[in-house]
Amino acid sequence: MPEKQYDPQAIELKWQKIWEDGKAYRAEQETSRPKYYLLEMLPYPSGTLHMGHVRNYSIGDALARYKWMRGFNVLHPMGWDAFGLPAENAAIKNNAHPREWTRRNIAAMKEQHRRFGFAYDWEREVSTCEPEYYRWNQWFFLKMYERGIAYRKKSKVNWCPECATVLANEQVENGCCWRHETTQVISKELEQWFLRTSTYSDQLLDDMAKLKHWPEKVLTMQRNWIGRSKGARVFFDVSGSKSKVEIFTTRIDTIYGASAIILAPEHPLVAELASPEQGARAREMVNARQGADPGAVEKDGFDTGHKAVNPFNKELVPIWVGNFVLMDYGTGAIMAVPAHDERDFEFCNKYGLLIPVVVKPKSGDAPAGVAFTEYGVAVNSGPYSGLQTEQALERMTADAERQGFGKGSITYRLKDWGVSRQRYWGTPIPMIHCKTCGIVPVPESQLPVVLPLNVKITGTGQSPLRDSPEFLHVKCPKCGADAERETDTMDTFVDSSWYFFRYVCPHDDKAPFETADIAHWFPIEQYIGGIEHAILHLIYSRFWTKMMRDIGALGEARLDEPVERLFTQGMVIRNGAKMSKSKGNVVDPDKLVADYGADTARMYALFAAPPAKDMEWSDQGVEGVSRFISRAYRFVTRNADRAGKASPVDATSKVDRDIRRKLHQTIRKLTMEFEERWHFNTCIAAIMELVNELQSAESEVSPGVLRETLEALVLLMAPMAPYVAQELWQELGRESMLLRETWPAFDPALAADEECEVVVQVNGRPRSHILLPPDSSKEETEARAKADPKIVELTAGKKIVKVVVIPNKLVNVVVQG
RNA sequence: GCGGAAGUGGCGGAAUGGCAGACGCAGUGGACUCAAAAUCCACCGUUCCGAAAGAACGUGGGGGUUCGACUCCCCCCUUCCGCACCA
Repeated sequence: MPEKQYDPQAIELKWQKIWEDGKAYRAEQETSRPKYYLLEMLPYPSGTLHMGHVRNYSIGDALARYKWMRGFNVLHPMGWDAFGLPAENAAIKNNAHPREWTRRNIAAMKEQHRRFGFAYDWEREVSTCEPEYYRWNQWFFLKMYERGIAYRKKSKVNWCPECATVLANEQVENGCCWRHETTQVISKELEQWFLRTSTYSDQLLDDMAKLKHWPEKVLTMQRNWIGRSKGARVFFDVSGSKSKVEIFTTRIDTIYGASAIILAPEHPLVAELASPEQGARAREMVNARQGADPGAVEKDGFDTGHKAVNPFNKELVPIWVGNFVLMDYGTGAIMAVPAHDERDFEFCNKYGLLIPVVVKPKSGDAPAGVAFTEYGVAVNSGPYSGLQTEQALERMTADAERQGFGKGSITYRLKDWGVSRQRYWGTPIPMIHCKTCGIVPVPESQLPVVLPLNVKITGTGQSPLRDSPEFLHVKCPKCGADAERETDTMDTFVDSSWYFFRYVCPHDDKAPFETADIAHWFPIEQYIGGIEHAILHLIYSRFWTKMMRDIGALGEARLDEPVERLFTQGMVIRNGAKMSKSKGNVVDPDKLVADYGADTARMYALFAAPPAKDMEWSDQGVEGVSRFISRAYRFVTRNADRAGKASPVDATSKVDRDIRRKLHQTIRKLTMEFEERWHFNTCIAAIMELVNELQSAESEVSPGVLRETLEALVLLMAPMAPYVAQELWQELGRESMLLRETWPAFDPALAADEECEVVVQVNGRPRSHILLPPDSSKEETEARAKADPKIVELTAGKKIVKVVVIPNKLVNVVVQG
């Protein structure tokens, strides 16, 4: 048969239709095969896929297809993180309704997904902006409210003037909005809904021990984010007042060295103790700190003139206000121990406060002119002098507790999750405000509280839902009087905290999911996504799972953690910068597919770098992959007939044996990579080598070996270039779907080398090669190496000190003189 | 400042203590062609008058362990990422 020219468009559209019509990717819930839940992070439907998505999904899809071929029952779903601000911004800009805008984008992106041939079970598609999904956000919210996990409090919030909404602490970066990197976040006091993530701090921390297959980097980031810190709280009386100041310290052992109490400028006591001028100065400090780079702000403060009593030695210390003390960490007040804390040292040094030394190094002297912050031995600390820091901490905490002026305490950086957003395009919080009954939850039977569609989005201040009378006005479920609905909507991180549970039962209208089905599919064997979600999404998801377990929603599934293995892929870089619209260095996936086909795009995404590393985009690199696929295609099509007529393998010639060995080595290599290392770039390189070698042997290889090799080649290509692989499978006269075929097995005997090329070194420098039968003995190997003429020449007249022999690999002759 | 990852030809990268540079890109020469594209073949780290034979050098820099180090250990430099006054 003459070779055919590779026409990716024709091939890919043909198989896309056949696969979709045949529902090839449907996950069946049955037990005859082991299940494998493979999840990739769901995209925000911005309108088009970007190359970061393509890379993420190409990695996931290769794995999904491999697992399928290994006989797993693969659950591989996809959905849309469809609520959020861009839809509202687009609505203002284009006068399109957020729902229409979002649905259009989803349709467009789904089309891209399909064109790429990603093997998703689209029957399980989840779109978080649809009532059938978000009603369960509301349902969970009610359950949490019942149990006090969801609550309302007045709180200072981070307000982004650009978004005109509240941001979670996690959404503030360097004092600016995470979306608007140059917009300073301001502080505002509002009634807000919160979820008690903080009560899960310890569990979130401790259960990390179960996340054995998560990247250490992610766990470290989460650990730092939770920020568990063990210390003590101590009360200082304010001299001449009934008030007390509570401070938090991790170094109560240094309390004899406290030379001041320093309050955060927002501290309530400031209003009580400070003069009006001082109060104004404190407010200035708060404003000045807003949005400033913490490292760059000079320490600033003032003495209130009041004194506090150190409960340990009854000494009076001045009470200061300092701009470097944080109100929302610990108690908002500290004891300054300048001799043993760098920040306190800087502050006290500036203002000429005392710097008493109360800890000495265990040996030697503390360096002069800086704070000695390490553990050592207590000095000048009354009855505790002479104690090692570890014991002093313990004893002084116990004593403070016994005498009632302090106690051991653990402080976390992690705060409760503020979920209120003054926004339209999100899940309505299912609560009602009644003048007589107060806050009343919407009865479960009335869910979902549907987001009204006829709302004008103006982008000004308050929640657009307040402008929808039909939505706003409601009868109180308790007393029947006129009442108002809550108009805040939920943070969209709520949606993504549990979407992967919904995939299991996407159309269930009785419950968020059936617990038996959760028990069947969970945990997720593999989750793949970007490192940028290491903290927020992945902590919230972990919290949500524990919360669902605790409210009984998981039933017999009783999960502590949803995700067994996490993989974070690198970014896509072009011209030295992350691909992004603002940098103007994006590659349009549609154009790529139109020019080269989906297989080339997918394969290049895997070929350019190992998945965990950033990958550099190169248009010429794409060309190279395209050339390879085309070459392989032509090779198989022009040899299909010859291979097709072949009888079983009749490998006798050296060429045949060489080809078979290369084939089985390639299968071994790819199997190892898919199972363990995921360096798909080297898989593709290995396939290229196989094709290169096959092509060199084209005229000599026997039909039987040719057939075996071509069939295996096509199977090996299937996870990474599924369309062309399927087409070539058909060219080889096979009708089955590759997804249902079995991944080829390698024969170790066939993969073994016939001869080993052993390197012979003299003093560690390679000088010669010898060919030996595999597994030759050490003695034999050494003798042959020493007999090599080159080695004889180089070692002549010298003393052989040592000979290192690594069978099948290497001999190193060490000589002297 | 703290934590993490990384640094290998002109470029992307390969090599899990054993021949550094697989595979691809770019480049050079050749075949095919009227010509070009495509394709195929060959060459392709640097230096040594240097094509071949041969040799030296070479994985950010310096030291160490080892018969042998891109790989392990120590120190330093650079880049990127995360956190950042967390008491």
